[in-house]
Amino acid sequence: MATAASNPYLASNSILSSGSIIHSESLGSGMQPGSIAVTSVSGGYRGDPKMVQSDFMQGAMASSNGGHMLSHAHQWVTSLPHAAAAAAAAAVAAAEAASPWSSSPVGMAGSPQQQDVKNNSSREDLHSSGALHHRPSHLGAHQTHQGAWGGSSAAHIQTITGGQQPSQQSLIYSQPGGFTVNGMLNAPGSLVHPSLVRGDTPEMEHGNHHHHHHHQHAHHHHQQHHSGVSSHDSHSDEDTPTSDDLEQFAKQFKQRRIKLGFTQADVGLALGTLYGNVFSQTTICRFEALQLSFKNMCKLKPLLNKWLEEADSTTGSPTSIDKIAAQGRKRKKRTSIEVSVKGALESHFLKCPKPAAQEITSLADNLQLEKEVVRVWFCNRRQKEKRMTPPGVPQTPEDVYSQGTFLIDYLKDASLNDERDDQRVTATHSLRQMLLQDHTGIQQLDRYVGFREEAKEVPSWNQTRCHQHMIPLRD
DNA sequence: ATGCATGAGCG
DNA sequence: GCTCATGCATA
Repeated sequence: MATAASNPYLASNSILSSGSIIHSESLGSGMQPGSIAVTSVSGGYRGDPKMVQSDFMQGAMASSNGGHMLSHAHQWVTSLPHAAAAAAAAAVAAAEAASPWSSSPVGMAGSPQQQDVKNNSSREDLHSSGALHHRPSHLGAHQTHQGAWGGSSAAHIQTITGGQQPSQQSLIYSQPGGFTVNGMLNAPGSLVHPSLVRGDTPEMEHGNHHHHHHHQHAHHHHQQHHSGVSSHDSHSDEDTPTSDDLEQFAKQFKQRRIKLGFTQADVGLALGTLYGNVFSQTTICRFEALQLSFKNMCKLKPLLNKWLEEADSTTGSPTSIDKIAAQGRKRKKRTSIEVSVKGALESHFLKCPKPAAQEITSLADNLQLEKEVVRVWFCNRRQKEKRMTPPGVPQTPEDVYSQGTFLIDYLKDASLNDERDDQRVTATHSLRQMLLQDHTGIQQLDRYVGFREEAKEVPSWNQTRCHQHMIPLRD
């Protein structure tokens, strides 16, 4: 079984029909503790993108995915990285799922020489996927560079709005049949009158959340406080918003969206019917959570802003609804990488965020993963580092403390020498400042121990004597 | 809410 | 082969 490495997504049509393939888990687990995850494949999806057929295949595939499983590793256990690295990776991997701060701090602190430098910034024309051309809402042109992030820190966006719309989701509609202008029917729960809603001050609810420390940005942006309306759009559409603007907007957007009773998916769809650019729930979600690049956030903001305006002004003229037909392409079944393997990947990432092709190959080989999978993993990992809200940048002092002292140490340390141009730094910067100026909670550090309990799956090797110069757990 | 994936552009 | 914007599928 381990042949898989050679070819990723072989057309397993034959297998496909025959039935499902077993998930390696069954096999793996039985065999050894460190087995790897599986990848089930669906019919050759990528050999030729064009030859794809209907897309709902996806649905079908889901159930009948024929896949080939990869074999599992076995020896990787023996080829463990250094204990420390492994431990860190483990912690990271574990934390990744639940809590933030994945590797960054650790990695950075540990190896100052990693230069991931290379900001995009070169090109700015953002047109995206070819399937649906959207008219540029370019705001592009000018956005300095993504590095602007650091803004406030306020925001645990999620806490306020809490969960999503699990069940109520579509009372609304789901078909482009009876759309109204905003591309959506009247929101069911929008009992709230727009104007009322808007009434909330831009500041909205942050009851006891101190965070939100003054944002003293030199340049501001004129907000237009007009008579009745004044809330969102804290800047003129043409301006390049500041990260604070975006943060603020995203927060408000989410709040209003929810009040109006729309789901993220609804919005995405509506944007399509309204402006021709359909977006997925994922994107809307990421927007709200500031998990997109600065540039991307800037691009989406105007669109969402328009939607918001129309949404609460139920007005509208029936817009044409030409939904873009689904995109039919086969997709490789998602490979699920086992935690332990992720740990190994993380550990490598810390050492080298951009492994050479050959390195990837050997890594893949060791981990018994397809090279492509590993390559993509690194790409995604890198991309993740570049998001506006770095996974894990604590949003409040408490969060910082909750991560244990190492974070603080790291920050102090970093303050002495850092100046990278990727966003983490920027974020780090603000974090640092925040820490420095609001160190009030540091005494409570004792209550927090950091990782450890977060680790949901402590690999055996985690027990190994690992020096914890980076994971100061004290208890 | 996120992990893994695709594809356009750009070297 | 990378970066980026995006999204299917999934936890």
